[in-house]
This record gives sequence, C-alpha cells and structure tokens, in this order.
Amino acid sequence: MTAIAKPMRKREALGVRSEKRVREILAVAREVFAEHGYEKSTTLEIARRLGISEATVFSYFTGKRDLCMQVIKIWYDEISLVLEQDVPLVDGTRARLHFVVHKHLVTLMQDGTGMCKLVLGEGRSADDAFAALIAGLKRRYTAPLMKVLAAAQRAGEVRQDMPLPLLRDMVYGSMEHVLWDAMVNHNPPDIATTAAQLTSMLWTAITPEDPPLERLARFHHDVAQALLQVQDNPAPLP
Amino acid sequence: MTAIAKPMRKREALGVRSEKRVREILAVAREVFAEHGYEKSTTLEIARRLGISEATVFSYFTGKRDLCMQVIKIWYDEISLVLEQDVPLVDGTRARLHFVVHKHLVTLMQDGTGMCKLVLGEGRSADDAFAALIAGLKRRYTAPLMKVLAAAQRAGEVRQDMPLPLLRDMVYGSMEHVLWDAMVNHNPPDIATTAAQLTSMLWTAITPEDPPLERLARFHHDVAQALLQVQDNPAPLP
Amino acid sequence: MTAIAKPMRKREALGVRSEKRVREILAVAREVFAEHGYEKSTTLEIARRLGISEATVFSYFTGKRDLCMQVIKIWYDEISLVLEQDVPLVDGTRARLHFVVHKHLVTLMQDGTGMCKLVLGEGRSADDAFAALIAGLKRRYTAPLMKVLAAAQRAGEVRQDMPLPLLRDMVYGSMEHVLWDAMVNHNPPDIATTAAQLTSMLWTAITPEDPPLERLARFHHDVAQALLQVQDNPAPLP
Amino acid sequence: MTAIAKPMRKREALGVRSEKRVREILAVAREVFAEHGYEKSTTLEIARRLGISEATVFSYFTGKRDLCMQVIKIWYDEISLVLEQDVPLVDGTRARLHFVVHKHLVTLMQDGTGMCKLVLGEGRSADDAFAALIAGLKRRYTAPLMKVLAAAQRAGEVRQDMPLPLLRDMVYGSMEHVLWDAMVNHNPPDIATTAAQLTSMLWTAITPEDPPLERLARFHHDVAQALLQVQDNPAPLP
DNA sequence: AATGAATGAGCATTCATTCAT
DNA sequence: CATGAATGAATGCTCATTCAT
Repeated sequence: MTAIAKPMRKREALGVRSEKRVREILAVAREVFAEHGYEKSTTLEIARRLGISEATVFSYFTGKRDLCMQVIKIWYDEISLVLEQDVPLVDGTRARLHFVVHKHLVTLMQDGTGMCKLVLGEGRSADDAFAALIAGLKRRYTAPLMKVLAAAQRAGEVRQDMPLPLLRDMVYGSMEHVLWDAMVNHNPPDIATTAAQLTSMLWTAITPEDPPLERLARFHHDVAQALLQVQDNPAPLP
Repeated sequence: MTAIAKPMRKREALGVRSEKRVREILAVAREVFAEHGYEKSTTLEIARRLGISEATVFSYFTGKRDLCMQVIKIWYDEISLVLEQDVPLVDGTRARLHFVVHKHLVTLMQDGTGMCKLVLGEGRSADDAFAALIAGLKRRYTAPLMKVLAAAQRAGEVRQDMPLPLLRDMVYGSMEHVLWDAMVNHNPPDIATTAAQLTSMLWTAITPEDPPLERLARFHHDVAQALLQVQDNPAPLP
Repeated sequence: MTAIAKPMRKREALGVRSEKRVREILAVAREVFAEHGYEKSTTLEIARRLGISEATVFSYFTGKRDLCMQVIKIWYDEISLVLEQDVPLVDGTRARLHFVVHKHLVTLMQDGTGMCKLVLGEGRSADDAFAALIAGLKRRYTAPLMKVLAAAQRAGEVRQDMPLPLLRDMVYGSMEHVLWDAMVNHNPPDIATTAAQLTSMLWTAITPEDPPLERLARFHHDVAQALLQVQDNPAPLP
Repeated sequence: MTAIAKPMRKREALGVRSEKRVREILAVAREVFAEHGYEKSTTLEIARRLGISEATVFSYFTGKRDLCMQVIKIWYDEISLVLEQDVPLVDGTRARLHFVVHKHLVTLMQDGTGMCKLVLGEGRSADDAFAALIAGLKRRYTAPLMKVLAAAQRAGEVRQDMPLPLLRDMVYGSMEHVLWDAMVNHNPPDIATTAAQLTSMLWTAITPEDPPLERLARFHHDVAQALLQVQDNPAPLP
C-alpha cells in the first residue's frame, strides 16, 4: 500500500497463520513505538519482545518505517471506524460536535500518552511521505465531523463565511494543544469538563452571530416545517 | 543557562571574531535543523556548509543538542521580543488578539516551513529536557497574549468560565493546525484572510455571549430536539 | 560475571558456529591487545585482521573493554588452571616454590612479550574496574603458591614473622621485574638458571634463619659498627 | 634531549623568564599526569590549570609525550640525586640496603599514589621509546644500591653466585609489588615495618649462606684489621 | 517459515597539534 | 612571547537491513 514494490522474498499469499503473525507484530510494534517514538525504537526490541528474530519482522514488513506506518494506519482506522459508526447515532450538530470532541480527548488520553505522543509527535516527522500518510489518515478520521459541519453550514447552522478546513483546524488544533499540554506537564485534565468547555467555545465560534431577528426567523421556519411534517403524517388518533 | 559547565575545549571570553563565528554557526545550524529536523541533522553537514570542520563546531557548542537548543532559543527570543514590544502598542483586546494571530501566522509562514517544522515538530521530541526547554520558551512567547486575555477576563470582556490555558490552547492550537496543513499540503493560505477569519471565530468563542440571546438559542435547540424526537417516534396523542 | 546485561544485539544461545567465531575473535584480540596495549588497540584493527566488520565484533562482545577483559580473564584462567593442577603433584615446599617460579617465567616469556606486556602493563590501568578485575584474577593465579606458603608457615618451615602478602609480593615482584627487564632490553635470560637462582634466594629469604647463627651475625655487625666509629672519631683514652 | 629535532618555533635561547615558565608547566603537568595517568591526561587541562593556552605549552615542549617524559625524568632525577647523596652517608651494606628500601617506600608512597601510579604504570607503556627512557632513568636511580651491592659482592659480603641485575630485580620488584598492592587496595601499610621486614628478608636472601666457620674467620680478620689501624694511628695519650 | 549471522554506513565527540597574528 | 582559532584524524559504538540455510 505504502511501500514501493521491491525485490524481496516477502509475503505473497498471506496464509491464516501469517495474518496472525502480522497482527502480533503490529501489536508489539505499536507498544514499542508508543513507548519510545519512532526514532528511538529499534527493530531489535520489537523482535525481542515477540521472541522472534529481527529477520522475521523484516519478512513481514518492508522496513521499520513501513511497520510504523502500518501501526499508525491501523490505529487511525480503528478510531475512524468508531467515529463513522457513532457520530450518526448522535442527534444535532452541537451534540455531535460535543461527541467528537469528547471522544477524541478520551481516545488520545486513555492509552497513557503512548499513541498520542507517537501520532502527534511523529505526525510532525521530517519525512514527507510519513507526514503525508498521516495527513491522509487524519482526513478520514476528521471526515465524520467534517460532514456534520458541512451539512450544518449548508443549513446555515454554522457560519458560511468560514472555510471548512479552518473550522476543522480550530476544532482539532485546540484539542491537540490541550492534549500536548497535558502530556508535557504530566497533568491530565478532567476530560468531561474540558470537552464541555471546548465544545461550548467552539460552538460559539463556528455558529453564526446572526442578529436576533434572523435567528428568530429561522426558528419560525423550523417550527413551521416541523408542523408541516406532523400534518403530512398525522399521528393516529385514539 | 543552556550550556552545562563541562570540561570543554571552548571559547570562554568571546572575542569579536568569535561572536561572529558563533552567529555563523547558529545561522547555518538553524537552516540544517529546519530542513531535516533534529535527529536527521548531522553535525557534519552543518560544518560542511560552513566550510569548517566538525571540531570547530564542537569548540563553540557543547554538542549537537546544545546547538539545536540555542537555535530554537534564539528564534523564540527574537519573536517573543517583537511581541512583547508590539502588543502593547495595539489598542483594544480584540485588536490585540488579531495582531498576535496575524503576527504568528506571518512569522511561522515566512521562513519557508523551516523553523516552523523544527519548533512544532521537535517540541514534540521524545527527549524530555528538550521538550521542557521548548515548553519554557513557548510560555514566554505566549505570555503577551496571555496577559491581554487575563486582563480582559478580569474586566469581564472575556468569558470568565474558561480557564486561561484552555483559551491559549485554542488560539495557538488552531493556528498550529492551520500552519501544519499549509506545510503538508504545500498550499499556503492567504495570511491576512486567515488571520481575520481565525480572529473572528476566536473572538466570538472567548467572548461572553449575550445572555438573552444565549437563552433563546438554548430554547431553540431544545425545541428542535423535541421536534426531532416527535418526528422519529410519533407519540400517540391523548 | 564479566558482561553486564545490557540491551545488546548479541548472540545469546551460542551455536557451534558462534562459539568458533567467539574463539577466533578472542584469539585475534589477544594478539592485538598484546601488541599495542589496551588504549592503542582499536576495534577496527581487530576486525580487519579477522577479515570481518567491526559490527560483527560488537555483536559478540559488549565493547572493547569487555573484549579485553575476556582476553585477560581467559589467559589467567588457563595458567591458573595449570598451576592448580600441577603444584600439588610436586613434593616439598621448596620444590613447589621452584616449580611455580619456573612455570611463571616460562609462561610469561614464551608468548613473545605479548600477554606479559598486556597483563603487567594494563594491570596498572587507570581504570579501576579493570585493575580490580585483574587483581581478582591475579589472586586466583597466585593462590596455589599462597596455600603452599601458608601451610609451610604454619608448619614453621617458613618464617612466621612475615605477613603472607609480603612473601607473595617478594616472589612475584621479583619475577615481574626480571621479566620486564628482559622485555625492555630484548634480552631474554636463561630461564632455567634464573628460576634456580631466584628460587635459591627466595627460599633463603622466607626460611627461618638458624637462631644461633643469626645471633652471631648480629654480634658481628655490632662490633663492626663500633669499630667504624672508633676509626672515624678516635676517642681519647682515659 | 629526547625529541627529534623538528622545524618548530620553539625555545632557542632560554631566557630567565622562560626557565621559570618551563618549571611552572612541568610542575602542573606532573600534577595532572599523576592524577590521571598519561593517556587520560589532556594538554588542555594542563594549560587551563596554568591559566595559559595550550599553544603556549606546545611552544615549550615538543608535545604531550615529551612533556610527560620530562616530568618523569625530573622526578627520577630528584630522587636519584637524594639517593646518590645520602646512601654514602649510611654505613654498612645492610644498613644501606635498609636505607634504600625505606627511602623508596616513603618516596613512592608519600605523594598519594600520584607519581607512583604514573611511573609504575606508564613505565609499562606500550611505547618502546617511553619504556626505554624510563628504563634508563631507573638505572640511574638504582645505581647507588647497585654500587653498594657490587662492592659487597666483591667483598664476599653478598652472594657472588648471583648476577647483580637479579639482585636488583628482587629488591625493587618486591617493593613495586608491595606498593602496587597498597595502591589497588587503598590500604597503605606501615612503611617502617614493611621496610624492616623486606630488608630482613632481602638481606637474608642476598647474603651468602656461609658456614659458621667462614663467618667467624671473616670476623677475626675484620677485628685484626681494625686493630692494625688503631696501632698505626695511635690516639694521643693524655 | 524462520533465523543466525554478518555488515555497511553512519555519527557524535575528543584531542594533540599548528600557525597567523 | 603568547594565544585564539581551527582542524585532521581517529574512535567506539549503533542499527536497519540482507541473505544463505
């Protein structure tokens, strides 16, 4: 996927056992990379923890970088999937924003600075390919919220005079800083409170500062629409 | 402050010539570190670009780490100083926020991704001492805005229900993301516009909401929620 | 015992092939260290002589110091073992002393100044751990003779008014000087003769003097002194 | 004296001031070499302690090795001179032996392992020139005792069946071991006692094991000679 | 499928020594 | 006479990666 095809005696047809191996390696690699960061992690340590040889690791992955990329990719895929599934279950734009913010903080905080440090830190890698990959993963991860915001924007519920990416940067940038601060200061904040506060401010920020009149007008419209729907599908009378 | 006293073959009383050398080395080191990040930069490359030997570099600095720290420190000192001097010249809290935002974007953008990448990336270093140093420098750098916000908060001009650090994280986190996006996508935004937009949203976010309006909004939200539920599960009328 | 457990990329379960490699490296390292001494020997030279890379050497030994320690340890173990086995086969205290002296001279002389220089020279290393290790090895090496002397001392066959360590120092110190002289002057003495002569003198030295003779000697000495004084300062006769 | 002439801008005609400088440098160099040994000492440290630049040191000495050689040479010259002057003041072969032994132990012990470690350790240097120089200095240093022993040997007071160098090796070798033990174990022995014990054993060792008759014959001869002298120079009668 | 063994390419750091000024 | 400044040449050590078996 990422690795350039290169003449190696690598996995061709992955058998069942192989897939298990791959997963084992990825699991341990995640641990190691999370503990030390990319540069300071060694393939030796990963192999040792697995009780296998370095060579075996290299027969499943193109190299250290490949391995780390996969680790990050899988992690992002996991949390992206969760978001994709759960966000639609939440109702209302503001509630969805709050859900995403809360979930993000919980997720990045819960593994004890491990993946957080790796993803936040190594996402800033000097390696362009690396950074680009992570950027792609991030795009998927942020997509659920982006869709919500886009829709809300079209509906006028969110300011239309702001580019969507800027909204995203504000949401995720704020959180990244909060997380990094917590990490550096070894002072984890109360997540629920922080999530509520952040959501409150972010919502205010991205919400149109429309004059009372406009707001009331939209309110009127909403209620009217609702009434129409109720009329079209009259509830059965007893 | 930075250099730990250690038996080094170093200049102590810096002559005029020496100071020039120090500046030369720092300048080139800034370039190199900016290009490759700390880990991938080599003392050899720095020396080569200067046309001097590695030994000379080591005679002016304790080591690679020391050199990089100095580079970052000087850069932060420069931009911190500017901010400390200029922010008071601007009138009004909102104007000051805009000034800081604009200045930050301009500064980090202008050096062609260099220091930006280094500072943003290496601030996330696995090395705790490193990270701690940068954290300290960042504190000074963000202090001017923090003072402004703190005063505004006391004056009731800024929301008092939000911790100051959270405000800071939102301001600088948003910008960091904007910058990083621009960097990764090689797609520099229009700075003036972005600054204006960010300031607009941030200001709204950190500013107290007009109480009646806020209450109205909450009412609106509640009704909307209720309507949604009605639509999905039309309740039997009594 | 020697190698400190440390995250090294090392062989753990030594295969047959590996053991051979280890022995090869130790053999060459012995040569190199013997030729140049510890400080001036380089891991590169050792690797080059073996036709392998430095990295390979480092994959079998923790480092230069470890390698050298092993070399010295093995050498001492070899000659200690021989002594431990052979000394009991010799009968009589004097014969045993002679055996040890002779063996020591032969052993240290035969390898063409190599290990002799290394062990004698590097035992004087500035590195305390190094010196301590060698001191320990020396203790084992000198133990067989020490046991013999201790027993003889208890039996009254050897002077009881002298501390055992002093006896040891006299025995081995004498030989060390003899060897070093031979080394520096490139003038190897006849070992058999030297061994006999040394043994003769040492035996006399550590053996109790015949009491009456000793008393006589002291009387002689006193009179001689008195006479000398009389000659220098002829006293007026009463 | 030792250094090969080489095109350098070095001392040509030593002025008075220069000689002082030379002495200062030598004094400090002695300290440094004594503290760390040759290899671990640096020209930088020597210069720093003097408050002068390394370059200045190099303008007075050919190099580090030269400097160290001079230090050792001077040290040996000092103690050699003392011995040359004092030994003749002591009367009797045994007393002289005791004097030399005692003096040697005191001298090497008193400077707190410094020069002792340097001379004993670096005398074993892998550098042949170095070792040869020290061998030469040692020869001068041991000469006084050698003369005494040679004379005693000619007089039959010392065993004539032993080569002189072997006697020397036994005397100085024993002491060297005693000293080195003390050094390594940080356990300085009582010097007076050790000197007495060593002298006792050494004297026994190098003294002919002549039968009582021979000894008595010599005693008779001695007394007769003394009487003759007294008769030739009759003391003035009152 | 797994790995034991080997290594090429670095890399930060040290230090004696030189020389123009 | 002194030295500030510079450096060439090492040096021990690490690690991702390869490949024959």
